[in-house]
Amino acid sequence: MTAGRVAERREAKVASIVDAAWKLAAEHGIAGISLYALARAVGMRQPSLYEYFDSKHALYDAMFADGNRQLFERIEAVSFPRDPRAAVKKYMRTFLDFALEDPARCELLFERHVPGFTPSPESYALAEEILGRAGTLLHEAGVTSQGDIDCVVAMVGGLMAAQLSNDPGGNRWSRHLNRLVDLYLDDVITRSNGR
Amino acid sequence: MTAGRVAERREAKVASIVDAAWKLAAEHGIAGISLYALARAVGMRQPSLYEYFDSKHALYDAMFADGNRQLFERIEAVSFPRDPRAAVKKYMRTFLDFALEDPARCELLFERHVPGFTPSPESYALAEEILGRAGTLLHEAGVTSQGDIDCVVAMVGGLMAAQLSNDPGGNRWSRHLNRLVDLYLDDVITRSNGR
DNA sequence: GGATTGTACCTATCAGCGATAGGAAGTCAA
DNA sequence: TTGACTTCCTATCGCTGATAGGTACAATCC
Repeated sequence: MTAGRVAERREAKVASIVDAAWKLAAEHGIAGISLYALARAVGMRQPSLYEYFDSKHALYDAMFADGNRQLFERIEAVSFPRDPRAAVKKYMRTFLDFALEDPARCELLFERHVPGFTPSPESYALAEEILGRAGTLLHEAGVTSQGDIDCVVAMVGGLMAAQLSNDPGGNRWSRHLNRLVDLYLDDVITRSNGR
Repeated sequence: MTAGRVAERREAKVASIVDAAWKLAAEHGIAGISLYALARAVGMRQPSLYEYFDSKHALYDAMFADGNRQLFERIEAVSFPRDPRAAVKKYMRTFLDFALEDPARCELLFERHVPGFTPSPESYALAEEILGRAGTLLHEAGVTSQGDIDCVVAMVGGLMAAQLSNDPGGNRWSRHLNRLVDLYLDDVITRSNGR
């Protein structure tokens, strides 16, 4: 099953378009990407983009998958401590740092800033994989109930959203991450001992 | 300073347009409002709307102010317990219920789902008033540092966002509100006793 | 190696959007 | 009654995403 020169060239072109789209998104916001400007950025006319993406939403879907792949690779490159609680903290910190370093990417991946966009099941699978790893680490740290996992997810997401809307580039909210995780994990343990 | 029949009629018209806009927003999402459809809904042609709003963003600004006024009135109608902690919980519950009962309104007021929109200072003042009351109640409950107030705000916002994106209409996240508030307030007290 | 098929791009054009220009009625006040 | 203001209209603009149809080039097949 050789890739073929055609498919290879095509994939490279798709990747270069997605890269250019990220740059435009950083400049004008994720919803501010214009297909005209994007095409010009990669040396094309606007209709030629439809050779690579069936619609603008398909482009967003490719960016969604690409962003999650970036996060996945970032996580893969991190070595997590043995201690489950420390591992949870490092995982969440990795996630939060990644989310905060590119607002436009964050808007697409974790907030829902593109009006009609919903990721395709294939693209969403990677996101679920990443969320699943968080669940596994939390499980090892003693957080076994779905409700508790939900709470941690909501807390981290809340820190991310507040940080990004109210103090982008700063750490007014993100600095509380470790303490909040500790607080919640302690409570889970207390509750499990109590019964 | 009589209102004048003209100004009165005008205000009524503005209000009816904003009401129609909320209905369209509930149907097509906050970003899915079309000025053409909105004008038709109030028996006008699209350019006539510009008699009442200088731009679409001005309409969103009026809706933002209107939504915050709705929340303010909702809060005003609630009688809060003497006990500071119970008051905080009821305040947050009132807020969360309000936010979750209309996703489109929530998108405009608390998430940032309208690409280029930022509320005007005048409209934002009401939102700050509402946030300020939360701060006051938290203060009375022993939460005095800005960092701790930030954390509670982030947690409630996190629950809201997670609830709305992953289980709209349900209570998978919102049911944890009281417990999370208790958990955090207990921790604040513990910390203040420790030093 | 020439014919055939598919790839990759183009120009021209469409319908939808928010926004503006300019004009025609209707309403109000001197 | 007259003049100014209010309210709405039609026509049109520029921009957006999307489609139609055509052309040059590359890859593949006989």
